[in-house]
Amino acid sequence: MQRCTLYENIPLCIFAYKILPSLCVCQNIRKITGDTGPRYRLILSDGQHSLSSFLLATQLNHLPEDNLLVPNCVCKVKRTITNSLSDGRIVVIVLDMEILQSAEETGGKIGNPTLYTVDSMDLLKCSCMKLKQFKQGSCSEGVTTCFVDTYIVSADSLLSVYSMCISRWTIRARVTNKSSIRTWSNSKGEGKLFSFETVDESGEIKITAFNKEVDRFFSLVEQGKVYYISKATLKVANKQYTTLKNDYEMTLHAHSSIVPCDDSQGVPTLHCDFVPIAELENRDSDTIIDVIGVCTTADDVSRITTKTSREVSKRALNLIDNSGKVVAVTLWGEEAEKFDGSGQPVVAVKGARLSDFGGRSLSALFSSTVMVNPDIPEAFRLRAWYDREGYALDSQSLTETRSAGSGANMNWKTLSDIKSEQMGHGEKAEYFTCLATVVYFRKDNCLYQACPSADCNKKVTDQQNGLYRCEKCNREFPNFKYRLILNANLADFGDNQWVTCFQETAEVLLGHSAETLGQLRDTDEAAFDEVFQKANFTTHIFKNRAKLETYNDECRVKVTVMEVQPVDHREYSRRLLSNIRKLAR
DNA sequence: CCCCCCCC
Repeated sequence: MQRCTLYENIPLCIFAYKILPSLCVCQNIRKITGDTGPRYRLILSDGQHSLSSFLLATQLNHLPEDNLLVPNCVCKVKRTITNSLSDGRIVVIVLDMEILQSAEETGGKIGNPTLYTVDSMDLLKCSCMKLKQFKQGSCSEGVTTCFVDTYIVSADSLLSVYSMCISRWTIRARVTNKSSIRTWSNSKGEGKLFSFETVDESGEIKITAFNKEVDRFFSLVEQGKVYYISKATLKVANKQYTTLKNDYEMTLHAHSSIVPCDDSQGVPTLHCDFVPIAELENRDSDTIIDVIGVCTTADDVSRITTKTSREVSKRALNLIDNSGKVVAVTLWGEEAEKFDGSGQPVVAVKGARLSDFGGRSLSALFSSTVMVNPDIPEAFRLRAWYDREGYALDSQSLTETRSAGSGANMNWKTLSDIKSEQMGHGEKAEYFTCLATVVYFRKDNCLYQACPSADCNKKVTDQQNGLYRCEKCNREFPNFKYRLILNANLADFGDNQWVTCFQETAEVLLGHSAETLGQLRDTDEAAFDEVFQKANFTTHIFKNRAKLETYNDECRVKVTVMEVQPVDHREYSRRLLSNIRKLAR
């Protein structure tokens, strides 16, 4: 398999911009005394030219200190990082090198290299020299074989003018973020594209594929994997649209190649700096942070219309971590659509934006990386913590939500709490969630004939002439619709409570539409009864509203069911445990 | 050649 371009000869000027590895001669070495200890500055030579821009990484200080790296030795430079200074000069940090021949073996000075003093464009014009010409006979056969090694340019060298002129570079980089396929249509034409972001040890760069290249590369490129990428076109990045630290970005074209790389050694993985959820309270909004937590609940995906009249999918998740706090994270677009929260996965989001909505909440950006059950120690620790104890916590969310119907502020209560805490006695209605079992349905009068107008649910009067009158609409209709008002008695381990279910929640509980139930009642009473028998003794999560009402001069708390949700085993045991703890107190 | 970071 051809993995990337092979170089037969490497001029030092190009090598300085990190075509690796390269052979060179240590021409001189000088100790610099810095604040943080000694550093060694090298003059390296390719036999014809020399360059003095090399600085030895401190972890290699033992090489000169043990007299291994000395003038006139031949070395193989394996890893470097090039830093460009503001004045245009470069500093090449040598991260890894190997001494191939000692000064004794080379037998003194090799060639008559001249120091590069010209600017970088002139450097490029310098003729390539063959490393064989170092000094005839001074390099062993074993040494020369490394000339046909794989040479890899690091991504940050693409910043330099060199890479704009060299077509034979290859980067080896990890994909950190991959977009979905998007289409566009404007005055210039139409088409499709996708883009992805890559990282290597030197930096990061964005890569975009259009049309045919989308077909060629979209399924090949996977988030988290390492590839050799070559022969892409470089263009100046529009900083307005990117958060990546690179002045350039790549566009793939017909001759570009992307080849999976099995050897990802040295290629950084996505580094996350996770902020504990409780800590988010102290962070400024609009900052970009990394977060990881167990996804306790996830909203259904929904479509919203933005201010610019664009439709987009969104889905909010609730993440909990071992700080015991919960935060809502909103995913967008395809990320929202494809998210599967079943089994309460560990979710990590790199680069989420902190918002002050509802107190504190998070939103994924295009530049965010969302990882479900990532293969990292933090995820394993959280999984273990949650399954062992976290699931039973009465957690608090940093994200306040308005209605009882969403968010993590479930305000869990037992039915006996309703009385003991005098719920709903205040001025405002009180919302709470409970786990309860239906023990009785008041089936009589649960259906009524309602006004057929879309937004009117007022009870109509049967005029006994085939017409139905709605007082609210002040109209007579030839038809009506059935509506449900269902009173039910709920029970949990400690108490009972009468509740009212209007249309939607009653339909969920009974498993049939009001219309079907109406028809059934009128045509098949036995089947109608069976619906109620079947629904009786079913257990659900009820989200409710409690409010004091005056009825015949008597004050009592009316509980209205706002939402009925199925209960899974995990949720059931979580509530049970919580209830047992409550009893124990 | 795109360029959307949104909503309650």
